[in-house]
Amino acid sequence: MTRSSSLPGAGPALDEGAGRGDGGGAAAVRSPAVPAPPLPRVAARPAPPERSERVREIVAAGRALLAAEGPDTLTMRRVGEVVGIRAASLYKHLPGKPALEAALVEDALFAIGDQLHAVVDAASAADVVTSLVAEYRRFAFANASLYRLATSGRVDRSLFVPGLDDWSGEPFYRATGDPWVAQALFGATHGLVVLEMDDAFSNSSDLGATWRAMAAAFTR
Amino acid sequence: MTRSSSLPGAGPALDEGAGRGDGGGAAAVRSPAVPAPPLPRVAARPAPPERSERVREIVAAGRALLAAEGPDTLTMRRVGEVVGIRAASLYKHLPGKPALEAALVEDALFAIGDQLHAVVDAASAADVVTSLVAEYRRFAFANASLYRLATSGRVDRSLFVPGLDDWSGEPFYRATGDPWVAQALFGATHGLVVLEMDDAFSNSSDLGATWRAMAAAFTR
DNA sequence: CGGGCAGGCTAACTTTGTTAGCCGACTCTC
DNA sequence: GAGAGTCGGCTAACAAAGTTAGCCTGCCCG
Repeated sequence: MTRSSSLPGAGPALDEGAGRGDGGGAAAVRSPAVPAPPLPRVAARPAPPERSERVREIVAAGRALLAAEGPDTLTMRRVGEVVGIRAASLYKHLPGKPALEAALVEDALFAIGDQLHAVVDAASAADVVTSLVAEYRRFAFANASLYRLATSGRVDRSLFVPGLDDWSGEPFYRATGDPWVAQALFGATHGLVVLEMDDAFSNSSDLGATWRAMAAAFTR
Repeated sequence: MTRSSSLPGAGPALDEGAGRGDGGGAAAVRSPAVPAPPLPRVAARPAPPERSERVREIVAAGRALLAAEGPDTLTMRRVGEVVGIRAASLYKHLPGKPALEAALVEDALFAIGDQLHAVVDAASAADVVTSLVAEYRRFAFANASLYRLATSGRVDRSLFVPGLDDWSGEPFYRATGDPWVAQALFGATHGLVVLEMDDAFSNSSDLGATWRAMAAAFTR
């Protein structure tokens, strides 16, 4: 709950800070409830991609820009400005803007994966789904522009380090115990986040109730 | 299943053609089930926005471009080309590209609203949710670029004719009978569509099972 | 000491949305 | 019927975006 990765200033909070999840033990069931306890971790956390110091600076600059001023200001010229070099020089380090965006999303997946795995580690069987979904929501809104970018459909996921998608999505499987329900829950959570961001729920209704309804639908 | 609004050629299929849903196709099961029947329509279908002939041509051209060649080709110059005038002349009819995008999304909301209301009209209590979700999914994939645009978060919904959001979302309320569950189901459906489009489910798993799991979660 | 390369720079190109200003044709009024 | 005005096209141009080409400087290594 403490880590804030949308710091306006700068600093690779997502990138570096997420080096290792708190790890702890796997599943720690507290309540002697009926539902099955969260499953242990299986998918291995992929090794973070190799990046030169400069590239890390560039990605950090992009993240800072995104967080501080929104998606429109994520331009090669602005990024170069933050790093202290000209936009053209960025191409000595990255093949282009799509690669920068992919790197940003890659970092975000590492960060949210760590957060969600940790939440599942700590949750009881009775409230895994609720906790997981709450953390997902919190993270998405704490990194709104990044989240938007990640789900814009323009990012080439093949640029990610292998296994990242699987690993970062695994918490949903661990929480539900069923691959299809996990995907459905993942989709539902994502969908609610996007709709909330879009302010598609024009009526100022109680969004907490909506989220509770969703969690309830997925809690056996 | 028959109407195709992503016709590569041109023609205002969504705009004009969707005045009335096909109504027929969906839901066939007539089981005497326990769950409450779908609620009646309440929200009024808003009056379509006033548009000059030229504006309708422009919007149709944009829709055709989007369907035929994807989002990247939706440029003012290309749209003008299809219409037969220069890009600059488009500004005699529309204030800018955002207005064109809003008009495209507006039409899409009318079209999907008609489809979904029709499906709910025809569905039995036992399969409303399944039918509704199936039709939503079908529509989204038949108009993928348009769907992407609509949910990109860049579209200014205040440009829509008033009441459109409420009316087009009402089928989810009619199907579930509860506003919060409706929003949750809406979000879940949307989320699954987006994830499926993004190919986020890398494992070639049975997506039908995922959709069934989702529908099951929201079927009392 | 000299070659190569890593990494900066300027200049420039292309494509995008958009604005300014011109002009022909149609319509409406006196 | 003649003038005025508007509608809707046009060309030219601009700014901002991503990107490429080509130059130059300094460092490292043989």
